[in-house]
Order: sequence, then C-alpha cells, then structure tokens
Amino acid sequence: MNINNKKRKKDDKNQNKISTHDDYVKDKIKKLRLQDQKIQELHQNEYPQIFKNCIFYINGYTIPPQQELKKLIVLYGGQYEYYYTNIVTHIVASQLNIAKINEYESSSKIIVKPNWILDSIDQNKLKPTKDYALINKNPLKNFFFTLNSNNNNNNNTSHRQNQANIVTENSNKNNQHELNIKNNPTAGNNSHIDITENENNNNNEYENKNENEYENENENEYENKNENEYENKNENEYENKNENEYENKNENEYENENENENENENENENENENENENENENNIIEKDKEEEEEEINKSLETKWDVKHSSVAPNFIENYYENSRLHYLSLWKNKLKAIISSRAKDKPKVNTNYSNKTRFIMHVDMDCFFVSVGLISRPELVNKPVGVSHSSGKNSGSDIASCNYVARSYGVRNGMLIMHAKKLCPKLEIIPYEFENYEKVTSILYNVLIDNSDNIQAVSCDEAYIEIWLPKTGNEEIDILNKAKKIRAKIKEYTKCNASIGISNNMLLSRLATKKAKPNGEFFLSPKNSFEFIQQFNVSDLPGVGWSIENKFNEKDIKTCKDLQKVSLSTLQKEFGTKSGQKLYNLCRGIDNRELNSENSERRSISAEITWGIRFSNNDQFKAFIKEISKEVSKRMENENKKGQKLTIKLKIREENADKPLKRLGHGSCRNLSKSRNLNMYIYKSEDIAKLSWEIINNLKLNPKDIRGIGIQLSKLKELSDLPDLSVLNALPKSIQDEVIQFYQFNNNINNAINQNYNNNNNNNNNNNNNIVNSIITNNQNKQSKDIQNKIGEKKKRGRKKKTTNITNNNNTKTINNKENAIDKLLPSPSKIDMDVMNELPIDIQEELFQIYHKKNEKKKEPVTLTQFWNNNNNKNNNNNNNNNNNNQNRDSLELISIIKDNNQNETLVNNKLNNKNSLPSSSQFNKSNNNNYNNQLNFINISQRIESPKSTNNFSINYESQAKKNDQYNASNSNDIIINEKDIKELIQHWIELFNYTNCNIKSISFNEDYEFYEQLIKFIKKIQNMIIESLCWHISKNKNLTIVASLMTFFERYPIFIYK
DNA sequence: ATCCTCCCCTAC
DNA sequence: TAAGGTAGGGGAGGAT
Ligand SMILES: Nc1ccn([C@H]2C[C@H](O)[C@@H](COP(=O)(O)OP(=O)(O)OP(=O)(O)O)O2)c(=O)n1
Ligand SMILES: [Mg+2]
Ligand SMILES: [Mg+2]
Repeated sequence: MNINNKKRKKDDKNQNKISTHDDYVKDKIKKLRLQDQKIQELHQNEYPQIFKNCIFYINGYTIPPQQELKKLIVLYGGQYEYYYTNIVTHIVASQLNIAKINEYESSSKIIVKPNWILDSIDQNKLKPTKDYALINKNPLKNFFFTLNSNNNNNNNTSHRQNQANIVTENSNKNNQHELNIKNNPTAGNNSHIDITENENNNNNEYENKNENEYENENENEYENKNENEYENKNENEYENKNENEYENKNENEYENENENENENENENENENENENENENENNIIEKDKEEEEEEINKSLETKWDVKHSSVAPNFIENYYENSRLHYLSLWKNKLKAIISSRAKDKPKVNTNYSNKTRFIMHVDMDCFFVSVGLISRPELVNKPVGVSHSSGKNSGSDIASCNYVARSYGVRNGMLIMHAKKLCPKLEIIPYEFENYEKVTSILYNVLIDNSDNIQAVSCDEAYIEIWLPKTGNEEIDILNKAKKIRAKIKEYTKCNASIGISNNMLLSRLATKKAKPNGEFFLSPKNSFEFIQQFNVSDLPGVGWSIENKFNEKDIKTCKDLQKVSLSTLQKEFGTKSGQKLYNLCRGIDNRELNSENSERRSISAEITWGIRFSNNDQFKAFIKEISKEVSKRMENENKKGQKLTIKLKIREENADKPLKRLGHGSCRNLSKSRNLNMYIYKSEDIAKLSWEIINNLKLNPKDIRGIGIQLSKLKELSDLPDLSVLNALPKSIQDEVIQFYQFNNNINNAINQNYNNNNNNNNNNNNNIVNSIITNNQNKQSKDIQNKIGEKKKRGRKKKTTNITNNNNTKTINNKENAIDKLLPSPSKIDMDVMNELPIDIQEELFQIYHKKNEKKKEPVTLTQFWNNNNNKNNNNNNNNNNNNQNRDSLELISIIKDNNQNETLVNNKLNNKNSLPSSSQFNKSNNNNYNNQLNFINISQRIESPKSTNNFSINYESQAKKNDQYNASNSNDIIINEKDIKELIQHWIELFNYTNCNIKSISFNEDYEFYEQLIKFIKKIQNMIIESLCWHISKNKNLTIVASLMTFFERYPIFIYK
C-alpha cells in the first residue's frame, strides 16, 4: 500500500491532479480485504466455511446491518465485496427497485434476502436461494394486483421515485461524491484504518507554518461589511437611465424613480450636453455619434441585463448551476444527511471511556476553492489568487475564496473584485470548479470519518470530529501527531492543505483553527483557555458577525478580553436572554455543545433568489413565481415532505436606492416576509405557485421594484411512507424484512396517493384527531402508558427550551404521536389483475371468492372480527342484487377471505366492547353530529371528516376521470373525494398489505358489479378501520406485541382513512 | 406563560 | 458584465 501510495504520489505530482476519490477508497478496500482475509484465516477452523465460493455484495440498507452481515460472511468463508463488480455471485438486499433487480438478474446474479445468510448459517448449509428471493415475496401481490408497470417506468426518472427508494437507493440518484461517501462500506465504525498505525512517518511535506507571515493584516476598513458604504458610489446617473429604459416606462404611476436623477443633477452630463447643443454641425455630428454609441452601449447593456435577468429562459436553472452559495447550502445539507444516516445506522457501542481523554478537532481546508483551483495551476501558488466568475478590474463579482497571499493584501472571502483589485491589482482570478470541490469534499470526509469517533459536518470544507485517546500523560502530543497525520492524509489525496484546531470543546477548537491556519495544527489547551482567548477579536467568535461586532465596537469592545469585562446582565439586556448568555460564554471559552452527528429533522425547505430579479410587469413576476415554485416543489419531493406553512420572502428596492454595484444585484433593499398557515399540506408546484401568488398579490407591490424572491415551506410532514427506522429497528428481526418490502411496495404508489391528497386537501380543516393517539391517551390501562413510554413522545418542535445552557441535542427519533394528525385520505392506485386471477385453479378461486356479509346493517355495534367471521359463514350469496336498500343489505363489498389468527378475535371483541365508552371519538362525534351514521364509526375518531352541515346519510363520491383531475383548484372545495377507480383499487390493495401486519389477514377483495362502486368502497373502508382499531386495541390491552403496535401506529399516521358523506 | 408572525443575524 | 443561498437561532411585540 505504501508503495502504491508513493508511486501514485509521484504520478500525481507530475499531473497536478486530485487523486480521485477512488484512489483513496481503493487503497482502503485493499487494506480491509487483507483484514477480512486475516479474520478468515484466524477463524477458519472455528466456523464452517459454508460460503466458500460465494462472493457477496450487499446492496443498501439491510437488516441486520451491512457490517454484521459482512462479518458473518467473512467468518463463514465467503468473500465480501466492497463494490459491486462482475465477480460478485450473490447480491444481498432487503429491498431493491425494479431497475436494480433487472440489472442484477440480467447478469445472472443471485439476489437473496439477508435471512438467507442467517438461516444458512443456522442450518450449517446453504439454503435454497429461491426461498429467499427478493421478489415474489407475496404471491398474492403478484396474482391479483400487479403494480402498474408503466407507472413505475415513468416514475423512475422522477425525483419522487428516486426518493421513494431512499432506504436503499438514495445514493444512486445523488452525485458521485455522495454516493461514494454513503456507499463506502469502509465508512462504518468498524473500519480499522488508523493512520497512526499504518502510515510511515514520511509525511514531512507540510511546511512549518510561519504564523506571523500573514498575520499583520490590519484591514479593518474591509471588515466593515456595510454594503451601503460600498454601494453609495455616484452611479445614479447610469442606473436611472438604464432602469428606465429597461422598464419600458409604460406606467406613470411607477416613475418615481426620477427622484434620483434630480438629486444627482450635477453628474448628469448628458443633459448638460443636450442643453449646450448649438449650430456647429461638426459638433452636432460628433455628438450624435457619441450619443449613438452611448445608446448602443446602453442598449447592449440593457440587452445583456434582460438576457441574464429573471425574465430570461432557464434563468433559475442557470442561476443555481452557478451560484456558489447555493452549492454551499446544498452540500452542507447533503453532508449532514449522509453523516446523520451513518450515525443512525451505527450501533451505539458502549466503549469504556473512563481511561480515555476526549478531544474535539475542527478541520478546515485552507482557502478551499482556491486550493482546489490551484491544483491544476501550480504556477499561481505564490501569487495572490481569488476564485470568481469574472475578472474585470471593476467587476462587481464576488470573490468566493482567496489564498493567503491575497489575504496579505487585505483581500477577503466575499469581497467584490473591484474592491479586492484596489487592494491588490495583481490579484489573479480563477474560475469555479464545483465538481472538483465535490471530489475533494468526498475525500476529506472519508478521511475524517475513518479517523474519528464521531463527526459533525459543518460545510464542504469543514467538520468537527471527536477523538478519544488513551490517557498516557502525553495525550497532547499524541493528538497533535494524530492531527498531523490526518492533515497529511488529506494533503496526499487532495493536494490541498487542511488546518486543524484541537481542544476540548467545539468553540475552542474552532478558535484553535484560526491559530492553526494556514496549513497547520494547533492545540488550544483548555487549562488556560480563559486567558488564551482574550487575544481574539470578538469577531473571531463564531456567532459574532458584523452586526454584533459593530455594536461592540461602538462601545470600544474589540477583543474577548474587553468582552469578558461586560457583565452577563448587561449583555442580556442588550442582546436578549439567550444571546446574552451565549456571548457571555463565548468570550470565556465556555461551550457545552456536543457534536451533533444525527441531524434533527428539517424544519423548513426554501428556494430564494436575490440576484438578477428584474420584472417589468406582473405577468413576468407571476411567471417567475411559477418557476421558483417548481424548484421548491422539487426540493419538497426530494425531501419527501409536504408543508403546512407558506412563507414568502421579498426584497424590494428602496425608494432612493442607487444602482447596485453588482450587476443585476439587488442593491439597497427593504425586506418583507409574509407567511400563511394553510391548514393543509402542500408540496406541488402548482399549489405553491397559486398560494404564493395569492399572498404576493395582496401586497400590491410594484413588480419593477422586486429585487429578491424566496418561497419557504415549513411545518413539514412526511410526504409519503418511508419507514421510520427507529420503529423498524424495534421490530423483531423476523418481520423487519417484511416491513421493508411493504414500504417498498408502497413507494411505488406514492404519486397517486399524493395526487389524491391534493384533491382533498381543502376539505381538511382542523384535523388534529389522531386515531391511534386518542386511543392510547384515553385508554386508561397501564399498557397504554407503557406504550407511550416505550415509544416516547417527540419533543415539540419550535418550543422554547427551558434551559439556558446549551444542551446536548440527541435527537432520539420516535414515533410522533401527538403531532402527526390524521389529515388526508391517501388512497393508492393499483391494478387488480383479473387475468391472473382467472388463471388460478378453480378451488382457489372459490376460496378466494367466499363472500362475507355483515348480517344486520342496523346493528349499532361495530362489527368485530369475530362477527365478521361468523357472518361470513352465514352469509347469503343470493342477496347480491339488491341495491335499493342500504340498511337491509349485507356489505356492499365482499371480502374474499379473512384468516383468523389464533383465536385472538374473541378477546378482541370483549376488549373492544369494554373500552368503547372511554374512547373519545365517540363523544366528540356525537356531540357535533346528530346524524344516524352507522355507529361503528363512532369508534373511530374521524369526526372532522364525517360531519358536514350539508351532509346526508348517503355517501357521495364523485368519480372523475384522470384527465379532469389536473384541473382541481376549485373542485377541491367540495366535500367530495375525487378519485378514480384505479386509485381505489390501489387503496384497497394497500389495506390488504397493511393487514398482513395485523393479526388478521385479508387475501383479496372484489366488488359486486351490481352495486355502486364507491358506496361499496366506503363501507369497506369503515370495516377495515374497525378491524384495525380492534387489532390495535387488542395488542394494547394484552400488552402483546408492542412492536406491532408501534408499526401499526406509524402506518396509521401515514395511511389514515377519511370518509366523507 | 406560550404561541405566532415578522423580522434580524449568522455560517459556509 | 454575473450567478448576493439557505437553515436555524432567536428577539420584539402582539394574540391567546
Ligand atoms: N463568503 C464566502 C465564504 C466562503 N465561501 C466558500 C469559498 C470557500 O473556499 C469555502 C470555505 O469557506 P472558509 O470559510 O473555510 O474559507 P476558505 O476555506 O476559503 O479559507 P480559510 O478556511 O483558509 O480561511 O466556502 C464563499 O463562497 N463565500
Ligand atoms: Mg476553509
Ligand atoms: Mg470552512
């Protein structure tokens, strides 16, 4: 390995290229293979080598986890492949999308579920793999209901489809670096690479940093980030003309901009020239020429503006492709997600830390963008360099990053080129290389993951890591060596310098990095941190930006030493309780935060653009809202979220704003934000656009003044049925696999669910009634409390924390009982494949077509499973043709088969009856609704949906064709479910699936042809609801299987059913 | 008290 | 010529 490294190092030096991510991973894989082999050799005699000729690749998320499977595979003689290659013989997966299955099957790979490995080991021989095939798991699914394969194919390219597969396939859709990080099997906590053990100490290539070299920077003038100071330059003349022209001056009411012109008369050369026009022909001609030229220039500029502004085609797409800040945000999110999912997968190991010392490292690449850019430009390393879109000396383009040579001139990240060039005329500008930044980030994070006990992503070039070292008395030297090695590793593979700050908390290590830079490491001893920190400027403190800094400077507080003298109460009076406390702690080096590797859930999703926004009329404005709504929608789908609260953020040009220094920039603006609680969840672009425009339209703004637009959705909720991993993990191993497949199945029908959701969402008023929750909170027995305890209650988000101290934010992900109110009818589409059905042997068909009828519709008691069962046996098949009398009739739809489970049903009935009166839904329902709706519904807390002043006792559901459904804004005001037949069949299929996880099992459903289809459906749904509730109650009362309850609850939250009448 | 809305501020 | 995004902490002040 070292030989390889050296060799590559040489090569790379010649080529000045980043080693690819693969280089790093390949090296690591080699090491890991060696380890695997060693383990194998060691244990060969202890374990039967049953997997001897098998080469495994584990695809995605599995239960048990990859690492465990890997261990077993290796111990039992198999070969574990870290990447999928052709030599692989077996694919292990808990779920796969169809594309993957096809891919593997076409290359004759054997696909097995993880249980195959476990069972084979159990029985000491290879089990037949066909019993563990991933597909055809549920024959019913294939017999009666085949997923709409067209749908599948179509959806495969959509975000949602990809997202739907997040558990296993997330990494597939993402860019390379994410794939690498996420899929990197060595990234697990039991990857044993340790630089300190495996590396030669020949990494002396990093120079000894001369700390003072760049530190005599006293450029406070540039630290003053007051934009206006830069932007109040005398360019009004240009701006006014330009803008007037741009805006086609059609509407007099908007022409107030001329104010500026008047204020700046002295500079208005053109006017003066015009006034001085005289008889001299030559003069006139010359002047005409000049004017012409100017006009041409102006119109060129205007054209350029129009071409590049928000009215240009593909503006948003182009913009985001080039926006560094957008990338920074994007990457940060991705990294956090990756780190987070890693952390969740990783089992919590109870290591004994008592004889170890904890260090926090803050690792940050030196002038990241520049360093990456200079890899291919070694001739510039010792010159001042900045990364920017443009290089003109008067350019208003931002410098994203500048190197330390440039910084010695006072140039700073984020500075405009025109200012930087004044400080440093020789500043070289190099372009962005976003793809390369990603590559380097990938390597950086791999190295950090491999060399730490815990990691928190900060940005693409920066992370905190936690490292525990044995107490040797020399830990401080050890940790510095460790840092050196990490830095060397990063340098080796990326050709870029990283700096590392080390201390015992995040704040101090962050500050230590400032000392370490450039290209160094620094240990900030916590022992004398209080004194040490005094030398830092307040602006060095993370959390102190220009605003707070300015406030301090006004009071002559420059350094932390100064700040330490300010009392807590003063700070709190000035900045508020929390912020004051934070500042008080910051300047003392106090920071109680723990690394947060497990991301808390996203609470808002937004898209925002404040560059290039220029509209001349409301149509353009509106069109842009439509476009940016698409972007937001895309992000919602990617995150699998829908949102209840819509916030519009606008930047509006100040009355007297000057022309922005930055071309097409926003200039001086006032901000405006307007939010609206929708009482429904949205995610579709049309909805977002429509509602956004409603908000905006109410504001009565001049479209010409708009300079920035943002749309944010918050109060988020899961859009569809991704499995809750914490629930999943709580389930017995034996059913985890099943559940995963269940979800996989449902992922294929999300689109239809959501379509229907949107058709219904206006009916949703305050639906805060959660069936499961109300049962549990009102069921007085002890078991229900146990369940609550077991499942835990999610902390309410947004609630102010009681403690002022920064506390460890360990986000235990739990089932959300309280907040996930039942909200929507979420039917799912599917196809009943009657052809397949007809292929079945007659006796099976017959069995399946057994029809169960409820005997007496007037009966007020809910139908229990037992009754259901018995009724079936007494059923009369001949009364199918009566569709006139609802009451007398047997169930309008026919359950084909219900399989009783261990006589549970008896118990279930009793329990249910005993508890009936304590159920809240009953009283709620009756109080507000005097109808004589079938009592069984009282059992279910769906009152919000059922009651409606104009409701009758008859159900009405409109059937609308798919084509009509696209035009739904108004239709959704009615109380009708707009739904199509296909969707309903899918819905039923869904509930059948669901029942596989309860103690009863419906095999299939069919409808009486002579009965009104939707009426049948509604009744069916009622029945199903009862059965599930009963099942749930039974489990709860018997304290039987809490994990099943847990999973049922999640299902309930995701698949509530509502009935309209 | 606690919530909500509309901000401001910060980090990269 | 230019790509000034984005999520979250938190405060002020009003509503409940
Ligand atoms: N205003 C800013 C600040 C940063 N970045 C980008 C470019 C930087 O290279 C990268 C990382 O930011 P850092 O704060 O880590 O700054 P650098 O890495 O450039 O310099 P250093 O960390 O050495 O101070 O983020 C940016 O585009 N605009
Ligand atoms: Mg950096
Ligand atoms: Mg950084």
